[in-house]
Amino acid sequence: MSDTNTRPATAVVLFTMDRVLKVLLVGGGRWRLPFGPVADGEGLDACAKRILTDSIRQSDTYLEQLYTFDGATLGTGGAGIVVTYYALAPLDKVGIPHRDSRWFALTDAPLLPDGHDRIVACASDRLVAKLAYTTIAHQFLPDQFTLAELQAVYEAISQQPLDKRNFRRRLQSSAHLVETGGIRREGRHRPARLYRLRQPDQVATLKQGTPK
Amino acid sequence: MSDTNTRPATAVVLFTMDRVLKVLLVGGGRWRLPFGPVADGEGLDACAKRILTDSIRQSDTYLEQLYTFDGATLGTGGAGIVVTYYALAPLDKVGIPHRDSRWFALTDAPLLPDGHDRIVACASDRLVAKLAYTTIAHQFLPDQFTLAELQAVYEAISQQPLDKRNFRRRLQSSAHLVETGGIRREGRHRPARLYRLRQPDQVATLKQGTPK
DNA sequence: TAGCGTTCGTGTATGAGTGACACTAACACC
DNA sequence: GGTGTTAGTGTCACTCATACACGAACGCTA
Repeated sequence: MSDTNTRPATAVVLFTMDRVLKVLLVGGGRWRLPFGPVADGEGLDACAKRILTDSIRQSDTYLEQLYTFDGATLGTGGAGIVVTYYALAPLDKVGIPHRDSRWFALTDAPLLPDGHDRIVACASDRLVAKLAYTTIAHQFLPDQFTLAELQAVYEAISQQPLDKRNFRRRLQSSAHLVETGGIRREGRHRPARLYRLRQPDQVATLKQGTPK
Repeated sequence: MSDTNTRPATAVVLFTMDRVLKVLLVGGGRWRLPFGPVADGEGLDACAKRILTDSIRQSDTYLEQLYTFDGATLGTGGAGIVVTYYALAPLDKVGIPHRDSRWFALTDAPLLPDGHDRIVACASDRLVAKLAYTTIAHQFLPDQFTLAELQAVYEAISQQPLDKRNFRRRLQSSAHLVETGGIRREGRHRPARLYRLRQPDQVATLKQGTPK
């Protein structure tokens, strides 16, 4: 008989952006989220970070707590609680996944056991929501990026095409972007200007018009 | 030496609206949030509900998970994790608090131990944020209400005065309100029309214009 | 019953922001 | 120098947000 004294665990939904949104799954054959019990004396955030480095080499990613589930909700039959996190990393940072882990496009990930499907859906919803009022999209890009790259991230997450001129106008008037002065040549066409975040180390909340 | 095997607990921030936003604290003298360990085989939501009914008679309130803290973050010295919730109830529903619990205006609540201050602040932030894009404010009102009452709730939570006409226009065009046809006489002045939510049993999310 | 005090309920004009839309600029390559 | 490809730019129409003032409906009282 399982009781709530079971050691709590954390699960991490790690997203990256490779043309489309992808999620990291582990466990070859029986795919699931990176997952593990919290160690003695370990903080929750620290645990999530540890689990992350166990799957990819990089741990310096955006990491945020998502939701806490009990066994009954996840359908695992009443075992201990699971504190879930989601993490975002640019593709060039995550490198090659460890051992038996793999990237799956969100749209064609396999069915996951133990309610992990639900956790992924929850993380995906959060990501879409935060896209609209924070600078979270930049977590998928390197320090310097072009506006076309940024727009591609927005389009991939929101799953809808955006108007180029309106997108640029909105972002440029948000005061979060700074032109670096650098340009990127790529292919035989006009080079793109490079931008960076004014405050690269934080996910800023955009002032959303409080209706009066 | 405490380890993470310590039984998880839940804490609940219960708000009500009595002219101003108030929060329920327990423990006379050494005030803190309603709080307790999760029982064997008990779900997290169920635990939060149980803790709520232990402080007030009513358990049929809006209840939502807030965040999960570890002991180190709360400053309790590394004991088990705390899954926090917040709850909202109209004043006429909560009745007289049990035993040694009391309502405190959010602005003059005492200092709370064990990081409970932080939990209250977190809940308050969430509440303010959700005010803008959900129908959460209605959880503080009875089924039928006047627009003036609703406006008072919005003003109390957002802590800023709202223009009466703009407020009414916005709410009435949101398609969430239905005029009941009833009126309320109160004092020697023109009676107010009564409204109710179109879907009273759910907190609806308002479509927030996704910028394109 | 006429007047007063109080809250309820309503419209408009102005400015800001959003959405739709098409062409020139700059480069690499041939 | 011509071609192919992506980068970068402006305007107009419309919707939405904001600011703002007065008549309506009632209870009370003189």
